[in-house]
Amino acid sequence: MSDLLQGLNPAQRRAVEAISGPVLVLAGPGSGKTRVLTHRIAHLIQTAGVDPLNLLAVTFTNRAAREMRERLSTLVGKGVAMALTVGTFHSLCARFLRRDIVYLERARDFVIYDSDDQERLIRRILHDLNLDVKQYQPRSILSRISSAKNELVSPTEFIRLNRGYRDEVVARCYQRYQVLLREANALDFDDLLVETVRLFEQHPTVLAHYQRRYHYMLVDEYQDTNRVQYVLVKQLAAQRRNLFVVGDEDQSVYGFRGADVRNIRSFEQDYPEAQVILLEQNYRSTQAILDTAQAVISADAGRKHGKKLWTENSAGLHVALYKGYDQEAEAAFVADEIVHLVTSGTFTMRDCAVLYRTNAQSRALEEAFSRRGLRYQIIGGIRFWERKEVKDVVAYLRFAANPFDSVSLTRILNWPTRGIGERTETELARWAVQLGVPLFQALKELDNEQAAAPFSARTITVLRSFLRLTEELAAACRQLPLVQFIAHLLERVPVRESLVREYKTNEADERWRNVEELSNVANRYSELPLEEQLPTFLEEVALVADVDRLDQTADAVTCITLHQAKGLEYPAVFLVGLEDGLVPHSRSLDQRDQLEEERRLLYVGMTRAKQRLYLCHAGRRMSFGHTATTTRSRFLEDIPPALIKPSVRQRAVVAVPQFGSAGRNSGTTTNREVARASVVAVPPTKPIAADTVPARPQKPRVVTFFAGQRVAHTRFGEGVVVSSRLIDGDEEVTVSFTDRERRLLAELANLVHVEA
DNA sequence: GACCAGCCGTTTTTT
DNA sequence: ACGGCTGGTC
Repeated sequence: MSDLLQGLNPAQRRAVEAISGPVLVLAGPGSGKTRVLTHRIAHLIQTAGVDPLNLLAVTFTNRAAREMRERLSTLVGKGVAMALTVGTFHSLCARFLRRDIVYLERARDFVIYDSDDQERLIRRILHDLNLDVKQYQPRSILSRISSAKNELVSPTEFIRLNRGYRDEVVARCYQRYQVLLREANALDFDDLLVETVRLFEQHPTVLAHYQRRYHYMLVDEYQDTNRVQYVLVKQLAAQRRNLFVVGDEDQSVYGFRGADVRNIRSFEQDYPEAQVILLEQNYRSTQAILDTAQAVISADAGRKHGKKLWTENSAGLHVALYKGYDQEAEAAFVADEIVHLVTSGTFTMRDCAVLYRTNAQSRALEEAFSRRGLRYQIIGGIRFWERKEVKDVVAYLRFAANPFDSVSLTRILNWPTRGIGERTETELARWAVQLGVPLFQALKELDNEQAAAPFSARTITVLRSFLRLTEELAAACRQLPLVQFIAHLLERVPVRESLVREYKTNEADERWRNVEELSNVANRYSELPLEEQLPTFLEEVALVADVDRLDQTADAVTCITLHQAKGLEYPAVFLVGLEDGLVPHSRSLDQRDQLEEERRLLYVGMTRAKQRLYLCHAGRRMSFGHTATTTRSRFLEDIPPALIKPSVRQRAVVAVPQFGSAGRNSGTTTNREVARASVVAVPPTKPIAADTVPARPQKPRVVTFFAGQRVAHTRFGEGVVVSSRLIDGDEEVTVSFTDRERRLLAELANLVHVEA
């Protein structure tokens, strides 16, 4: 049992051994926190004699949950590891709700709506409310609804809080949205958490059951919890207070989805008896990488208590800085450098990762890699489950499992096309509203001869035959194992024919392969009892993240967003697109908190690297079909030049060695490409003393904008100043633009006074 | 209802 | 630059 503590430093040991009570572990990147979490669980089981059934662990991704289970299997045995409850907040809540939801009719078979389903629902609502979809973008309404839910604000409360006409529209949508979700027996992502909190609030016996069951609760990446998750943790840990949270405020990068660093910052107030453990030793990166990352994060103005990371690792090579002529040169550099790293025998392809801010950036890389025959895997982008053909087939499965699911019903109503057009769909929807029943119920009324269905005889025939099909499928899905049911479905519904009709041969083939892949995934559920196969499958479809599908054993370069890279590590890391507008992203430029989050994102990216780190940017970049010159990321200016070394590696001029056969164009490098190669070494823009971070310029102490002034912003156009105030020496101006009010930082937003 | 041409928005990040 | 959508026509 003592081998669990072997090789741990004193701080890690204290974290592992802390038996009871609240514990806050502030852990820097590469400090072995995953190891600490796993070993602590093993320690609780083996040394403290805690039954694994009494342990609840919350991870950030399902992949992390799976890895924790695997590590635990080797430490304490597979059976024990399987007994542990571990998962993401979302999957755990889904599980709790399936078991215990007691106040919603039919609730146990609820489906989970993803963002695409949510958007369809909002569109329908806007349509019903006679509102223009262009003017009120469904995405923006959904994001308002989502933040309301994350703050546990109900539609009723939202209406009470409402400010201005726009929020009134959101409020009406929110209210109707919830009604329709319940009618469809569906929960969206946020509902999974919100409904669990409500379940616990309204049914103390249910909460008490979980409080009794889970003696110890552990939460990873606590800095990324939002309000609902915070409340949930509080509820579950209220009795025994054996709450162990691990996090790092420097790695908080999910503010946009409601994550609130205050949760981790106020842990000691919430649990005054808490033990606080700092893990500052880094085991992952070389000194050079760590120093460079520290230079970037130290300049974060909003940091509460900065950790002083240190490492016993060797100094390693300088962090490399590369400037490409454009994004293609940048991608070419990355590809050639990877070829170099691999051929020189230092690294394998699976050791290399390319990290970027937006998924769209993966395209240039993809081209550069496939041209050289480099194997790569791109995580994210167009997700498997979001492909239209996959979603369409899944819609049949969801509808068979839950006929109240109106979104799925409208999705399959005329797919494959069967002569039910938009006209008929609108009529059907209107009729359902008139009868006050879900869509499916209205459809069923067609069998009732007395009902005055507002359709032509021909339409009624078509609808009835669709109704027969769905009834038949609903019956079959209860009798057949999932894989057989899918086969049956594909027999009854001419999916392949439809794909062939809709797309060109190649594309139709590829889409059909995706549909077949669906059956392969379904096969994983064959072991489960028949009635659990379909629901479990559908839940995975909704909750499994892209990064969960990452294959770390594949001999291929990984291309991934900075966000998804959190928690991962690679011997060689390339950060691309380090330009103002990407990192920090242009949407984050105007607000201090968002800007700081971008800085932390860069920090997260840099600290993924174990041995080699490349910081890349391009002098010109094409976006939206236009090429524009760029400025390198302002965050790079915070790195003392002595720490980074411009990389001047020339592109391979001779034949490039071939690596397997990824992509279509795996082949030779042409002369044209070599001619285009352009390597520019960038001198540091301003001299900075090597060992100090530059002092920030003195902030203004007075406001320079006043209510009523007309101002112009490069992106938002003209607006009127509502108010202006100083926050920490920053002037925050609230401006009413034509679309909405925005809070901007005067220093950053580049506001220009305009004559009235 | 199917088909085609031109148009428009896309790119923040995700469970 | 590209794919998806709209609105026109058959």
